Amino acid sequence: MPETENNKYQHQRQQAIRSAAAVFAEKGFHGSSTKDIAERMGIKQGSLYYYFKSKEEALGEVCLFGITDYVDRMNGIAASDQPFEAKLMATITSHLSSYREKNEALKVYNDERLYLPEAKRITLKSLGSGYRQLLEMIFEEGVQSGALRDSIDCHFAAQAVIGICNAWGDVIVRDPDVDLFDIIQKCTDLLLNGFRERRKIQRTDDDIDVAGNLNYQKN
Amino acid sequence: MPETENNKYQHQRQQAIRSAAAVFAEKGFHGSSTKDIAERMGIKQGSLYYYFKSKEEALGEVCLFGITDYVDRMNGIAASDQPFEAKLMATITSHLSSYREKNEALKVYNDERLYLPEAKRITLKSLGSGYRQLLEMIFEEGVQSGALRDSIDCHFAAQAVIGICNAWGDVIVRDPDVDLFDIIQKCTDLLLNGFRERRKIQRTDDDIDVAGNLNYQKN
DNA sequence: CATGCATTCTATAGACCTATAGAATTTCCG
DNA sequence: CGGAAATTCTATAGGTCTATAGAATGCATG
Repeated sequence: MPETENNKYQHQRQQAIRSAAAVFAEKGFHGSSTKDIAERMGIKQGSLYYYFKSKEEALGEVCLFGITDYVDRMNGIAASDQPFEAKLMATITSHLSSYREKNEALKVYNDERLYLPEAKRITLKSLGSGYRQLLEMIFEEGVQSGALRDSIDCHFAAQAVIGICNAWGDVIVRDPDVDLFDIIQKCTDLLLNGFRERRKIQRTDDDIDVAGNLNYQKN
Repeated sequence: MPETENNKYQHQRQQAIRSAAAVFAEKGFHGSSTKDIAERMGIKQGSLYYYFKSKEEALGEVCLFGITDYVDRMNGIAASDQPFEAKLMATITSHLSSYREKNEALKVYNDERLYLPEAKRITLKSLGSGYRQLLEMIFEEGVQSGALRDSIDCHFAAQAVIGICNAWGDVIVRDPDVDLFDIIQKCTDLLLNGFRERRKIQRTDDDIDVAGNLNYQKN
């Protein structure tokens, strides 16, 4: 470890975290060796311990890296002054975009974090459940503002959003040709309007149009 | 291996698969040792190789066990003569009930199957994607029968159902007090009707507004 | 009970893996 | 340039793991 504030050290450590993310994402925590990680960043196995006290510490850093600004962004969305629909869509966009940018680290966070020691896991958990709580709050606001049916269970709703996003996150990681924008629209549409045909049953024809084509513009 | 048709052998092998499922689910494939598995079924590490050629074979059997009658049931639902809503609810029920009964093996199938050798993975994949295709077909029928909006993307829809079910599957596994029936109802309701309030007429302007506040970039 | 098959055990080879110690090399800066 | 600090390397101790071989035990049946 360097004794002074140091630039190269920070940069190399970041590289180490990214390498670990890639390897863990591919082979899982226990399936990866420190040799794999070191080789991917072009150093020898032993040298990795200059940057991490242990393999476990590397996992912790990867998870943190995966989730950090993901939660920050969610804070921004929750605090912003937009109607419910916009917040929901922004959430989905943020979630899925994160998958594109940080797919490995996020996958590691989702799949491997349980192998962390208790203490670290709790720290991360508070971040993660902070995320879900923010989302839940957004739904509660949506109910209060009248945008959503008041019969909905906000906890369930938040979980459902995360579930759908994660399912598509996996698809996105595997197939880079999937159109992110298309998925975002469809997710939002599903969550707001459901799949059911309404013409015959319900009288509010307006909703059909809104449902059919959410009118979204790029900036 | 026994040379004749044998009862005890089959029974013990089944026990071995269940033990492996439990251990793999808890610690992941690479995190589990054959000693863990053997101990859980009350035999010694070496004896396990009487039932499996390798640890990998055990994983394959667990995955197969997890998914098998799950797919069978889906076949039944798809072939049955029910309206769309009933089929959807039956699917969700089947999916979530499977999580209750076979939570470990299903979790292993979802999380660890990629560690199988190519050949086995392909066999399983054809089963798994058979499942998704059946679900897709059900949605297509739903569109044709007029139960669903004809703008929906059936591939997307099937993926979304699976995503939601898996998210709740995890919750169900962790917390046995969750009311399965309640979740089933809420999932079905969400998928059919969405969360949006319908009495009030939604202004399309809201949806346009969304655009300004998103930082999505199309590449 | 004796024979043969089924099941489980013990012991171990051989591979691989983490983490550390200390040497070697590179980089920085006066 | 010269020395100090930073970075990487080599080598290895000590541990765990898979898979196999061969011995021991259980069990059914004639």
